[in-house]
Amino acid sequence: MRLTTKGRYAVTAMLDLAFHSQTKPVTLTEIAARQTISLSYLEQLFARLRKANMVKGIRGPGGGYTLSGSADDINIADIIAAVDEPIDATKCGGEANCHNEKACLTHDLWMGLSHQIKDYLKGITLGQLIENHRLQETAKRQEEDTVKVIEIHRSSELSSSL
Amino acid sequence: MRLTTKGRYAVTAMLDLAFHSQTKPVTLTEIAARQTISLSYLEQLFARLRKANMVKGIRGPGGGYTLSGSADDINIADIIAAVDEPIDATKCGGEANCHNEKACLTHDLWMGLSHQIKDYLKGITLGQLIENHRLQETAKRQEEDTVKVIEIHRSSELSSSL
DNA sequence: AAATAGTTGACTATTTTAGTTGGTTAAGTA
DNA sequence: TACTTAACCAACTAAAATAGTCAACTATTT
Repeated sequence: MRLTTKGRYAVTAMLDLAFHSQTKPVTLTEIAARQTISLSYLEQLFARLRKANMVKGIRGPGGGYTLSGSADDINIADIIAAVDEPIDATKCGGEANCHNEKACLTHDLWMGLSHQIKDYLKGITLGQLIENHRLQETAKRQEEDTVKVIEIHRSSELSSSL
Repeated sequence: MRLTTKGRYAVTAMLDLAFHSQTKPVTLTEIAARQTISLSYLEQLFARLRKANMVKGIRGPGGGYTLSGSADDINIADIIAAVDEPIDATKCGGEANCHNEKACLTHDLWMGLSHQIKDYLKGITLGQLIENHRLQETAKRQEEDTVKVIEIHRSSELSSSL
């Protein structure tokens, strides 16, 4: 599981799509403008996302892209895996008994870690990220409201003390 | 938090070091041979690891590298952060109110995710990885032993049934 | 003094990332 | 039917990151 800017672009674009394609398809031109990613790079990324069956392309006027399924069913690991081709980090080609035992020991350790990370990202969906964000926003707004209430309270104290 | 082959090299090399520097310093030449990484590339990586105070270099014959501290105190996130310079993915430079609100929304979401991943990797130490591996090896060996016992049991059943 | 091994810096090749150009094809709309 | 929109496609280019090379120098041990 690699984690590069390419993957970030893909996840960002997918988040944008999840946000805006609720009512109608979203064009890549819109996403390109909002996320400041070049249109043609988005095209490349979405070609892969489409092949991975994560998005659906609708041609013609009023067309664009929508998610293939629910935002709750699309996880981060799959998005990243879809855009960057899986370069197998094995070196010993997955053979259980490559002659260089010591290399394979640490290689084994890395694979274990890599697997852990992948599982972790598999557990996070677009829907979850959006929901988390919404909750945080709400919490922040309530906090702000509380501050305002205190301020009002104070100003009323002040005015009453006049 | 980026996760590239460079980071993998660094983690792999550090794991190798944690394994072999128990008794004496380990030379980069040894690590290069075991992990099939070029010596000079390792030098570049270890220059950064040393600056980040994660390893100690000992010059002269019998010299090499050792971990600065315990393998239990060195986490994966720090190793990766040490080798790849932190390109800030913000674009809006961390300003809370960049005019492109929509871009910042998804940007915000990505940063949240990125933070989660970093925290996750901060929780994993070299010591843990090695210990995990040791346990799995033991478990595998015991499983093999169990299989053998069953086989012996079966063969004795077989012989007793004769 | 000689050998070992880290330290440093400049330089090069390869690969990946990101973007560009210039098309075609499918689907709506006038 | 002609026009427009926007997906789809492929070849090419520029820039950056990755990986490796080379050569000189310094500290330490034998």
